[in-house]
Amino acid sequence: MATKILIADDHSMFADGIESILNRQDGIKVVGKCYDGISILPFLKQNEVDIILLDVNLPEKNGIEVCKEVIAAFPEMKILAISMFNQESYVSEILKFGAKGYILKNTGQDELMQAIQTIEGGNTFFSKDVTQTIMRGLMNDRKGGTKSEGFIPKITRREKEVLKLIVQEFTTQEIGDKLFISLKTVESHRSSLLAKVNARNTAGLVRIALEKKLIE
Amino acid sequence: MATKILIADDHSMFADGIESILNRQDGIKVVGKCYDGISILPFLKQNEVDIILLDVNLPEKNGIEVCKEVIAAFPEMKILAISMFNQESYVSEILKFGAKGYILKNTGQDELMQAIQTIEGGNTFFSKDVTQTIMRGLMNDRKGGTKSEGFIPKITRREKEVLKLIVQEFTTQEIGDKLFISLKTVESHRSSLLAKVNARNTAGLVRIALEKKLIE
DNA sequence: TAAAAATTGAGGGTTTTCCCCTATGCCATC
DNA sequence: GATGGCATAGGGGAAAACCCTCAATTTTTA
Repeated sequence: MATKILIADDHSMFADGIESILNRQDGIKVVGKCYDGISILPFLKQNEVDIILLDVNLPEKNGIEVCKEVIAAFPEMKILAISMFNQESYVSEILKFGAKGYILKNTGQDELMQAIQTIEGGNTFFSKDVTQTIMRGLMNDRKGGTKSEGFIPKITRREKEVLKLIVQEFTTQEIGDKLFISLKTVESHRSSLLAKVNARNTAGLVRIALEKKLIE
Repeated sequence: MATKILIADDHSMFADGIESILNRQDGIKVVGKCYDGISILPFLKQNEVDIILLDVNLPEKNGIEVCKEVIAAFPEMKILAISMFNQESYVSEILKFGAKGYILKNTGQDELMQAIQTIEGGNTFFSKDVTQTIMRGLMNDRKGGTKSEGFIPKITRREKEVLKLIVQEFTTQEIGDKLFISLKTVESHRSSLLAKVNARNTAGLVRIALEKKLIE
């Protein structure tokens, strides 16, 4: 019985290439390809699939959301996340939602096959680079307050409003006008924000806000 | 006589996939794969190649530079640029340096084959999306400065260095010290950066830099 | 090789951010 | 009913960012 694989990637050239590689292998059959996030669930409801090769950066509905939904509907589904980038936030998030592995698009054929076989056996597979990234993430979690690198305390409701406006290029005065509070109050919030995310200035605040997705 | 193709892409999974597709076709032979920009010229000097499938975003030396060098050394070489992104600046630049076509990685197999055949015949091929982008680019040139929303101007080498340090929370003075240039010079670069990305302040600059990945 | 672009830098100004300190209502929880 | 977190806000000052104009040199490109 061949392992049934669904490839989900919006870059059809990539999806086709992977399909071509996999279909040459014994015991593997690519049963479908999805070019966006929304068509995956419907496909799964009508077809039998063992493993999904899921691109993390899908249009419309990204891989992380898709992963969450798929696992909710099919808890036994084996998902191998594939990404262009080795970003700690993506890796940890999609794993949290039940992906069984994470590889990068610069992974070779042999390693891809190894990943699929590993996942199929119910185990977990990470690319070497990704493993290092995860380790770094875990280290930060453990350390907590050693050098307070990577750790973010919680931002209050009002601070988040201010932060959002800062990222949108409004000045302190303009933010005050928008929120009907004084310039000084906005300054207070800015100070707290800088302290909480441990940034030296607005540049760092904005970078961290985007990196850690503190807004929206 | 089969058309000899060289694939240049740092994502080996992608390169392998394309190779697998192409080698199934009649009259096409993948004679080599390069995973970075610097190994392409040496390869061409020792092997006969008809068409290069060249990733625009290569590490070390990017596709645009590679294209320029290759055409300088082999003016008859046919280069088909392949990119993840449909960025006007990339498209127009690499075409300026002699690429014969530009397709995106979301291009299907059939279209890929069509592109290769077109290029081989000495003609030029663009993906549909790319054609539209070029048209928009031309329109913008004509109009001048309509509103240019979403347009990414090119950042110079030095500006990028400064930008990187801004995002890393260094102050203007500190950046000057690091780069051994005066505070005033750094201010000049900051001004240009703000103008180029059309930001009002550092917050916007950082946001746009991260959004548009101006700093890699 | 001439023209264009990039890099460098200055003077002199305004605006904004950042950093102290302090302080007062308003909540909720304990 | 006290403690603590949150939102509010002031004064005052230092630092940094931003703006404008100009210009010399170097590098790159056409």
